[in-house]
This record gives sequence, C-alpha cells and structure tokens, in this order.
Amino acid sequence: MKYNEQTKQWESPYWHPAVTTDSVVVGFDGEQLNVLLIQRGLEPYKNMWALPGGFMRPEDESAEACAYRELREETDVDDIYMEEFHTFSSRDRDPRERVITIAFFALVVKDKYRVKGGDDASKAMWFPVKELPELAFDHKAIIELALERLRQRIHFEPIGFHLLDKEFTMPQLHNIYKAILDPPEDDIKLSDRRNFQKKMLKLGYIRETGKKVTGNPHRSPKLYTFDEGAYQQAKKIGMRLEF
Amino acid sequence: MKYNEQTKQWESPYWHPAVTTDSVVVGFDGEQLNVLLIQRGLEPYKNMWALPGGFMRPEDESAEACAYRELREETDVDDIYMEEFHTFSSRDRDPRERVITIAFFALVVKDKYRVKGGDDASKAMWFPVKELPELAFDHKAIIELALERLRQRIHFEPIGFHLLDKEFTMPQLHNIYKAILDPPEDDIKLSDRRNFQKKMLKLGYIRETGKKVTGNPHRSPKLYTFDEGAYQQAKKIGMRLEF
DNA sequence: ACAAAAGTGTTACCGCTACACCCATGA
DNA sequence: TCATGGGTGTAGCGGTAACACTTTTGT
Repeated sequence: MKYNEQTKQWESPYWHPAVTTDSVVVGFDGEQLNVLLIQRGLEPYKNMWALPGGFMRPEDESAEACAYRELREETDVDDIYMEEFHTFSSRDRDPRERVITIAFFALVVKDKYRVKGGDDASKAMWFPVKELPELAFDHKAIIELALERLRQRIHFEPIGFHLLDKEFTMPQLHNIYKAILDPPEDDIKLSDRRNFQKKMLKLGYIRETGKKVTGNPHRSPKLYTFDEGAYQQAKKIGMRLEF
Repeated sequence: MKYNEQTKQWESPYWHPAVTTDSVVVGFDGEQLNVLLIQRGLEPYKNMWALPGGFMRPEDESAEACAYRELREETDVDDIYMEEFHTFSSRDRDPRERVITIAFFALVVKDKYRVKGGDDASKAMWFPVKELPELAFDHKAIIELALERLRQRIHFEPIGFHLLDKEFTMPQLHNIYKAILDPPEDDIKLSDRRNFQKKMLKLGYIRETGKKVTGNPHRSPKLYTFDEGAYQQAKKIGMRLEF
C-alpha cells in the first residue's frame, strides 16, 4: 500500500477477496436444538439447504453488523444474541470465486423467531441439529464447529438463557444443557434433574418468580428468571459454571 | 454474483475488502508470557510497535497458511502451534483503507523461536505481556482478546505444553498456568505447587522421563513429557482440565 | 382414579483445599 | 554450611453423585 501525494489517497496493490458472513441460528423449542436453514434459489447448490448469510457491504460497520443485518432481513425479531466463532478461508469453499466467510452463531427462542414469509428465491426452515439435510458449500463443517464452540462457551458464560423466554422452567433449562452438552445416555450426573437444579440454584443468579405454568396434565412447573445483576456479582467473586 | 455464459466465469458485483492476518506470538521464558512485536518501518504508525502479520495473497491456501507464511518470514522455527481466535472488521481499523484482519495466536518456546536479524524495515522484539508498549492500529485489543481466549482454551485443551520444550519441569508447567490464568495473589489453590502437581499427574497424560535438570544451586527438578496418546485416551473417557 | 411430569432430601464418597518439613544442589 | 528451590503426605471439608417417593394437574 502506497500513499499517493497527488491524490492524497492510499493505493492498494493487495489482493481483495470477497467476504461474507454466515450465521448458525440455533433455536430451542423446549426439547432440542434446531438450526435455521435457507433453501437456495440460485446456483450454485440450487435447491440445497444453506446457512443464512450474505456478502459484506462497504456500509456495514463490521462483520457483526453485516450478520445482524442479514438476520434482520429474515425475521422481525430484535435483540438477538450473536457471537463470532471462526473465519473460514480455504481456497475452494465457493465454486464461483474465492470467498472468505466470517461465521457467527446466534441463539434464539425458536417459536419467537418468526421467519418472514420466504420470497420465491428462498425458503427458510428449522431443522433439528440431529437431523440436518445435506448442506451447500462447507456449511456442514461450519455448523459442527458452531456447536462445538457453544459446548465450550456454556462452561464460562450463562448463554443458555438466550435460548429461553425471560421466564423459564427448570426442566427447560436442564434440557438446554443436555442438548448442548449431549451427554451419553448413561451419564447420570448431568441427566439427574435434582443435581442439576441444586447446582443451578446454588450459583445464585436464578430467581424464582413465584409464578407457575399451567395447562399441562401434570404438576405445574415453577418459573424462574435469570438475574443479570446477581450474575455479574457472582462473576466478580469468581464462580464456576462447570457442568 | 452472476454467471456469464460467454466467458464461462462468475462476475462478482460485490465489494472486496483487503484482508490481513495478524499473529499474537506468545513466548514463554520459564517465568512469564511474552509477546513478539515488530517495530513498523513505514507509515502509518511508523516506528510504533505492532503485531507481525501481513496481507493475504491469492496463492495462500487459507488464512492459516498466510499467518504461517508470515511467521516463517520472521523465524526459521518450524512446527508452530497456531489457532485462529477472532476476526476484526470494524470500519476504521486502518487509516489507509478498510482492512479485515483474521487474528491468530501462536504458542512458542521463547528461546527457541529465534527471530531473524531484522531488516532495516522492521525490528522484532519480545515484550512481557505485563509491560507492553503503545501499539499500532487496534493491536492492543487484539492482544487482550488473544490472552482471554488462551485463558479459556487452557481449560479444555492442554495447549500449555506448546509453550515448553518436549521435556519440562513441573514448576515450569505450573508457572504457565499461573501466567495464563493470572490468579489473585491470595488464591492458594492455584498457587500451591503441591496441589497443582497432584492434579496434573492425576490427569494421567504426563509422564516422568527419569531425567533431571542440573546446574542450579538447589535441588534438581524432574523432567516430564506430555503423552499425546494417553491424552487422547483420557479425552475419550471425558476427563476435565479445569484449574 | 389415573397418567404424566415436577417438586424435593439424604447419604456416601471422592477430590479439592489447606498446610510444613525434608532433600538436593551449587556456591 | 548456607541459601535456594524442589520434592513429598495428610487431614478436613465441601461438593458432587447416586438414589425414590410424594405432589400436582388435567383428563
């Protein structure tokens, strides 16, 4: 890069690749994790399923802003939790031209994330993470890494709450940890409701609301909320989240 | 992007930003962590210290390959552990033009990583992480995030060994964990040699070599090695690394 | 009344924490 | 012999793991 005294501009002799953002939107339905996929309306990989995303624009403030903009085009939900987790850059990811993709994962409440009516170019659909279809590009690998990062993150930050409504039940929260950490069938310590609940409550940043959920043919579960203030406090003291 | 039937090529109407890789090379000297910095020979930020890195080229197989190539230009050390940890993309990171930077951290044995005699354009030097100079661009933030990621990674992967020779002493390993996790002075559990050693050995993938280090005016410490096979085994069973 | 799911308490054991003295080495 | 740093064991405590019965609710 050289400064041109005439034009008062930097002139770049360097190669400039195309850059996209792709998002692994993870939605929890109370039972399991789902990923939002878009059916491609155009070549390449026409009609195959792919992650939502798109090319970065000069007016995007950052990759985060770009990814957020792309998601806002799919839904009217605001306030989505999103985190960059890896950048994919190998040579032949895209058959058209070389593309570098900055990948994010987003955590949403599946039933609150209303996908806008798909235009003819694209159709959006939720898939359980255990039953993904064949995917375009290297999106399979992107999803796998996203889930791996999620698994690691949940040990240090209480990000699971982004997958639930403000008020949630203990069994729901437990299901999230089981779905993310995916313990073997015979793992009792993580599968045991009582131990999970005790540990969660001892952390001290989950508050009972006093309310309950009714409408089920069985005992009504209590509703809890995440107490951000108490969490920040606990974090300072240096608490663990390990499961 | 459109497919041109004439030229049989994809034509890209999308914006293409410049892309660089920067590496936070962390070197351990037996006592503390150090970061390798380059003094810039050119504007902007001339004479300031910056992370080693450079523009990605079309012939680079991936960002990893680019970062690796850049480091190989600085040293003749091979087999460097490197990991991508974040991509920085905000608008005004570089005063010349918009640049997206894929950032890596690398872990090396400081005294084995021989920095090549700097040409006139650049001078390379190690700085303790606790005494960094003023840095060019947003490199201060990049280093801070690198250290944060390192702190998180070390809970799940035994990456500390990349900062040491194949054979190392227990106090050296202990110093790494203390340097990375940076516990408060009064934290006994992490600061206690005996507890650290017991936990490390119980994990089962550190082997005594039977050798010792001589030449110090005190008792000679034992040498250990990391047993990759045993580690992979332990990982399958589902062991923890928590400290 | 019945089925389905949630609420709740106790015990045993293991692992973490805290703590101090002896040993090897080179100067 | 002295200074420095490394090697090593143990006891108490706390938290995790394992385990079952009762309660609520709608049908």
